[in-house]
Amino acid sequence: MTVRLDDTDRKILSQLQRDAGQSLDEIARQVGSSKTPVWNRIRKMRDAGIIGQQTFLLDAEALGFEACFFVLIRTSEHEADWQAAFLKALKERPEVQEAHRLAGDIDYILKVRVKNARAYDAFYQALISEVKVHNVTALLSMEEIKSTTMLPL
Amino acid sequence: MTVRLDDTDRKILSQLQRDAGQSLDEIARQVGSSKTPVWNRIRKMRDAGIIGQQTFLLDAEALGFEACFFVLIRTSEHEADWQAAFLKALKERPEVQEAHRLAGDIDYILKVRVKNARAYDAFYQALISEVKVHNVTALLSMEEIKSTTMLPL
DNA sequence: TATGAAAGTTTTAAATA
DNA sequence: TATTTAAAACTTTCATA
Repeated sequence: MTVRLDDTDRKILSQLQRDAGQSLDEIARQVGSSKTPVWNRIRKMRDAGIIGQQTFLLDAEALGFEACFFVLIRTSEHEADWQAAFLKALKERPEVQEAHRLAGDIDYILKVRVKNARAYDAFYQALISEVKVHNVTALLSMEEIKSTTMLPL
Repeated sequence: MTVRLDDTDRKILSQLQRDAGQSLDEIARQVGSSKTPVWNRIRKMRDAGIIGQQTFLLDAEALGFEACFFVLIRTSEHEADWQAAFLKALKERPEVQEAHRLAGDIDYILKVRVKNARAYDAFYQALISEVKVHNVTALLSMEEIKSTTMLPL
């Protein structure tokens, strides 16, 4: 499962992140190699799971997703059953774009993208009816200053 | 700049999000249309900026980015100059994957991905030396439960 | 919207360093 | 073992019906 990556691999990944629509020839040129070796490296990294989903990033605002909330959650429940139910709820809800379990005082943070504040409320009501949470704080985004999936390789 | 989208457009976007590597023929089949109309719709949506970057999502952990922090920032500065400098700093730093200006008590939230805690500290020191911030709280992610760029169209 | 054809791309296989 | 060459299958792109 673990693949050791060299400089060329990292350059390839960098190109794939930057523009997944480039041809192999172009990538090969950019990294100073040629088609087949690049193709073999890509396949290896794909098989190893280093390279994941190929996607187009869409403009959320233009598609009517005008509200984005960061939700801070504290819970008193720490049992396995509760946690399993909570995680399942998060994974099933498509509004939840990110969910992290945290160290410290706050237990979870979510990033939730919805059409409007009413849709957020519907999400919130559904969530707390499914699982018991102790304290929820919603931070409303006024402006997306930056949003990228790029890793600085 | 605004394009009205119909059901077929939304189905196409949905497919493009799900798998940007599919052929036009395949997308056409999935949305119940044929190559040319699908191609024309995609081009229109691309030109309108609804369809953005085509990318591969990479496995951050496998690539050694083992620490992810959500950073809550309060500032006493609300002048235009300060804000411009702050935004510039965020946009320039590749560790910052997300940055939002918030409504309410907390002014900004960042998502910061780094190799380790030391790299976070280096980021933090650099940031506060560049711009004055009143209060910073870092939330450390212990587990990425969910992470997606998909919008529920 | 459909057809089709030219140009370009991916993928595999064989040959070579 | 890794790279180059070669070639078949497939895809994109665009003109025309």
